[in-house]
Amino acid sequence: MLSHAASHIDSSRPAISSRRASPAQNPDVGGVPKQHPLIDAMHMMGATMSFPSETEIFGEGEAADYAYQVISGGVRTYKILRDGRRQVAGFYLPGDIFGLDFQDDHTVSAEAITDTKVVVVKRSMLMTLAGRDPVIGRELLNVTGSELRRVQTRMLLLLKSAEERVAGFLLEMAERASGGNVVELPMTRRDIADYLGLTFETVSRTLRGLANKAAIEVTAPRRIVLRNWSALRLLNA
Amino acid sequence: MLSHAASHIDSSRPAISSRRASPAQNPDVGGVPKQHPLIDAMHMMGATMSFPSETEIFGEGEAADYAYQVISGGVRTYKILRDGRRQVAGFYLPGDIFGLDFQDDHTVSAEAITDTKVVVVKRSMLMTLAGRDPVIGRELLNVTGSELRRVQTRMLLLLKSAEERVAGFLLEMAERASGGNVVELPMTRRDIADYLGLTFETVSRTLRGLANKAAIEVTAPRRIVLRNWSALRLLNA
DNA sequence: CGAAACATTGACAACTTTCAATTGCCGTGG
DNA sequence: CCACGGCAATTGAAAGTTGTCAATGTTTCG
Repeated sequence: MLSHAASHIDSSRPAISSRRASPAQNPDVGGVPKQHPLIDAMHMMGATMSFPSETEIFGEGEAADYAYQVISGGVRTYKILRDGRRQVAGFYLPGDIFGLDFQDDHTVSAEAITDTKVVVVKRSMLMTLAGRDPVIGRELLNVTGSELRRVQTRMLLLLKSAEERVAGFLLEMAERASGGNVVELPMTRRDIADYLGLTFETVSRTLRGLANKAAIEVTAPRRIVLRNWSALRLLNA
Repeated sequence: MLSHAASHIDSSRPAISSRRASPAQNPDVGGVPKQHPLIDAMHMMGATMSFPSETEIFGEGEAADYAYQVISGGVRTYKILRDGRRQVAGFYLPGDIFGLDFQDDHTVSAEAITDTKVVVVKRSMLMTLAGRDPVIGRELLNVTGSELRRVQTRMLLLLKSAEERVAGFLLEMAERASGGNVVELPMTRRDIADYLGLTFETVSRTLRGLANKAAIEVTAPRRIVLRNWSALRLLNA
């Protein structure tokens, strides 16, 4: 059994609002949801669990027995480096699948950023399913491929200047959360800094810099309005 | 048909010397090679092609119709940024599979670093095979998982200082090429710099610094001997 | 309302890049 | 065989960017 002291298993099965796990741009137009055997299977077989804000979902080095999908809230995965620095490996928003390490042990830790609901399913069961049903296997491959692309994109981001990194981060968040021009950040400046490999002071200064250029507007610390997408994309290229 | 002016299709089918594509630590002990359906399939169905040094294998934005495995030589994938900077996305050594983008178009360009032989196979055929044979599907998933881990490792590297990046790079190359303490670099300082997000001057200075600390020895510009692994690993965190 | 955490801002230090010059390596042709 | 030319690599000095340390302002939440 999972031993998450801070969590509890919900009896209800909330409908998922987004299906980001499959190739991103896939709006369910017309009200009739498309078939997503992998996600359907996860919801069929999995348990829904809740994690309060700032609680651990799994730790680095623990057995990677389960895979997760975010239902609501947000999750960050991270590593603590020997010198004490923290590297955020990724943020996961509703619809995203995480914990799918292809090793026996989790290579990162995972925490709820805010109060979060996830669906949990045995990884071995997913693998068995994938072995039986090529469609599910193919979907798993797609999910992994998406994750790979996302990591590669971020890797390329880390090669660039602070301004370019922050711009890229804002664009990524805007696309993933898709709230139009307004980006609601569920995470702190330090989270962002650890994600981008900067200090939180530099993140703060860079945001101000972008605001001074009229590329963005910081209406509240966690609420940023994108004013000039092309300027941001120029930095992204 | 592939339209690589600079390449030609070989009639011979050279035996592969390494099987890095499968979970890395998998030496074929006992002389009898293990079964690798994915690789076997690639060699069965694929054509062997040669690319002279510094020639393009595919370009960013081209249709991603083919997947490749390096037989001999070396390959780099990269992006050119609008401002002219080049970002090297990855190096591929014999045994490595590349071009497996999970999109319609290649997200990076690929070039032969030195004279290089590769096996080429239709990506759609791999996918069809994977749909029919869960074992191959599983292997594809493993290859992708390995790539994912490698990218994640490099991502962590990019957060660190120049010295730590260069040390990490040397360790990665030493492990992948596994020529004992001697690392033969097929790429230039500029390639390394573009891979690590540094300038070639910094790479050069850092190598000297490591040499001064007796951690390495630069016996020739492209030939580096690792003298003190634990010192390098300490930098690796 | 008040405390704690989060965020911003400034000054200075450290590291990396940029610009410039020099050295070393290697293949070609005399 | 050696000289030359071209590219890669090294090295130095100055400039720029980001990190560090410190102080202050702001939001959130009990």
